[in-house]
Amino acid sequence: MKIKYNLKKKDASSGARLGEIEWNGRVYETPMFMPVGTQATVKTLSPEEVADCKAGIILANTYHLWLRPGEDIVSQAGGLHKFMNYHDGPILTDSGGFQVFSLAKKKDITDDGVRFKNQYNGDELFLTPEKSIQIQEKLGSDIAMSFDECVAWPSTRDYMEHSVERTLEWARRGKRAHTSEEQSLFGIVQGGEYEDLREKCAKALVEMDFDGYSIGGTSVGEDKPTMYKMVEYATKHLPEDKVRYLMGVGDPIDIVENVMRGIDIFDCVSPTRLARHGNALTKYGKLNMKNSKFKDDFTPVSEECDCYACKNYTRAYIHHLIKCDEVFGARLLSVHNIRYLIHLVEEIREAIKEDRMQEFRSQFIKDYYESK
RNA sequence: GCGAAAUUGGUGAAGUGGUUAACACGCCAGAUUGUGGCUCUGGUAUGCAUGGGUUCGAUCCCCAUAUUUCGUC
Repeated sequence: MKIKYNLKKKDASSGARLGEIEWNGRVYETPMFMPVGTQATVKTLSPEEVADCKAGIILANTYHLWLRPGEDIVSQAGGLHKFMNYHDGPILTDSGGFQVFSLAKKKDITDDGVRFKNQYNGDELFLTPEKSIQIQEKLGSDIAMSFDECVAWPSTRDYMEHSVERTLEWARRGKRAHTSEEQSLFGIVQGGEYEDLREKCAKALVEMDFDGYSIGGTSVGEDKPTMYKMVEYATKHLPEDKVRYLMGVGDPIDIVENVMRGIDIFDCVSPTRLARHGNALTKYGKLNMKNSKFKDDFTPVSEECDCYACKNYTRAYIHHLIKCDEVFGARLLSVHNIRYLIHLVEEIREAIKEDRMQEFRSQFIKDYYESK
């Protein structure tokens, strides 16, 4: 089902926006964080646990679900919501553009599409903007993403110029191929760190009139100041009445900084990946739960956290589980880390309501980086 | 009692008369941003059972002692 975005308020001290997304008769506030459920599951968590973290939208992946189990199976199941039993919010599907960039070792990118190999069996695959949209429509997500070219950083201006043209043409083709009345479609702004290319890309996409806009080509190895510039270059040219989604960004400080640059939605694998590797996000910085100092620490991971893990288990126990490679440890930390990021955006929303984002940012940095 | 073999870090072990004692696990740290979950990167024996000897030089050869294992009366 399509989503609708309403801008409610702007922060007086920054570019931060408070808004809401309407879906299926329910309202989800922005800025928001979307947990990632690549293969139709937020790794190690049940849908109930995801909902308990107060997640709204979750993300699933076109590329992975195309290869396994195949979009037809998901379609036969009645769509992604039914297939994975997630009904607490919209589902967004990534287009596969980033996976081509990050997973395919050898790929042949042409203006027509991308030719690469199936990572599971070596079969030759060909993904095009039309194919990506077609898959996403069958998956039955609520938000589909345009198929884009995610370019490595740094890249030459020459390459980026041509790539932006290609991403725009792909966006056009995807939009033409998109027929679903039930699914929103977002365009993706590329252009690297080149201000005029970001501007050109953003303006051209807005001209095409998408349901929402996202910013891609970040979190590909660039430094933070560069990422923030990329975001500024793009958001400057996006319409106020449409939602903005910064793809793949989820370092806590990056969420704070980019909210202030006008971003409404974030997604990131980091809370769940960090969890599987034994790390916990807290107000006072990241904790490596594998560290031996936690072996007899019988306090919760975070005193101020209201998640299931923090309400019921100790650092010592989680340390033990992680050291023993018990999946329950990864699960508890996944719950905690997702809840941490969602709680962070809850606090951000409160700060925007009270026009104190600048102050919030200063305090956040102080707590996260300067304590302990 | 006699005979034989063995003894290398927290563990399993490789190895050589001559520069920094392999590797694995463990342990101690670090990394991780539109996710191939069980990954990656570092660090980790001042030392080769103990004491003596041979040698320019010994973890490696010899002797003694200790411990362990096996065999035998």
